[in-house]
Amino acid sequence: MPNDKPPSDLHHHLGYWLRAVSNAVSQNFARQVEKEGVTVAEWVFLRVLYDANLIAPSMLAERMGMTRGAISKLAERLGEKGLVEHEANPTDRRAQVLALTQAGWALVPALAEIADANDAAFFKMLAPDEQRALRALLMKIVLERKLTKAPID
Amino acid sequence: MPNDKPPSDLHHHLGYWLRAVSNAVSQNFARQVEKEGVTVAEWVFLRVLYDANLIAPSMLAERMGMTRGAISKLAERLGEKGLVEHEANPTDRRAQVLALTQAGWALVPALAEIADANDAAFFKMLAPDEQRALRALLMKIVLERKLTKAPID
DNA sequence: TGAATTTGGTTTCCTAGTCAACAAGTAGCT
DNA sequence: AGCTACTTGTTGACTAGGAAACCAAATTCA
Repeated sequence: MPNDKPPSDLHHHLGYWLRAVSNAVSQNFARQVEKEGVTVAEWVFLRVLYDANLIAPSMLAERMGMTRGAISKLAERLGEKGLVEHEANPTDRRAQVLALTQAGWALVPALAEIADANDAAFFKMLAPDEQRALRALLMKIVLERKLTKAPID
Repeated sequence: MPNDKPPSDLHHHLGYWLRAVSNAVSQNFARQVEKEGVTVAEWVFLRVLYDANLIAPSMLAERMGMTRGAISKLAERLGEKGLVEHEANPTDRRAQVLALTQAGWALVPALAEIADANDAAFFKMLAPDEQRALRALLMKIVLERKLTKAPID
């Protein structure tokens, strides 16, 4: 027989479009927060810490979906910027506790405004109901994966 | 007055969910194609080249949304793996032309099958109409940005 | 034609992550 | 107690990519 059917096009995959849009929005956002001297990962770090108040690096790693090593380095960078500080955990001498400094605490709301504005501007071509639909679909994927423990598909 | 309203939550941003899902699907796919000895970027490179047959590195950079420098290095890596080859462009002595080798040509269909399977498995919790809706929304964003030349939002 | 500008690709330096090895500490047995 | 196994955070080696400097070649323009 002749050669097979042609390999499926890149654009047939949802993952392709997802990556395209996600890269664009992240890149966009990165440019914005850069003005405040932080990266996207640093923003997430600060924002999580803002809610948690005190948190162990390993916990943060899990919540951010990064390795402990990455968190370790992130924390050091943010420490140098004076936004985050370590403390020893008295009950477990291996462990550390991370906390925002005064400056870190003060910066989060400003960053949040940037994040809001960026998100609104980026998705402004979608009507409110479309935005809701998109969010619902994405959340459905995340939740479903959490439930099924994200097996090796 | 007392302190302001609390900074908006990370989860309120569409960008957040987009990044979460995109990272998950890419990571998943990366693990899959790794078995064939290539990365996600390399797969895209090969797939585009498969369609183009012959293409200039700068063109590929544009289509893949990467810098020329990155393409240069990608091409070298794929060259070492014997999947891609350079040729000089006779009409413009600066320029290069990229092409798949026999091995590269043979590998693309296998990778395409992995990509198909991965995409299907990853998004299996969405009904067909939900998948269509998601794709439509993502494409709308990409197209709209292309049209408006992606201004500095 | 020759000079200035632009283009195409490579290279160097830098950043931000992963992974794996590690030291120090804790917990669980027996 | 003491041995083993796990956990915590850090470090070093490595990878992928971006930004900018760079060189050679082409193009534009006077």
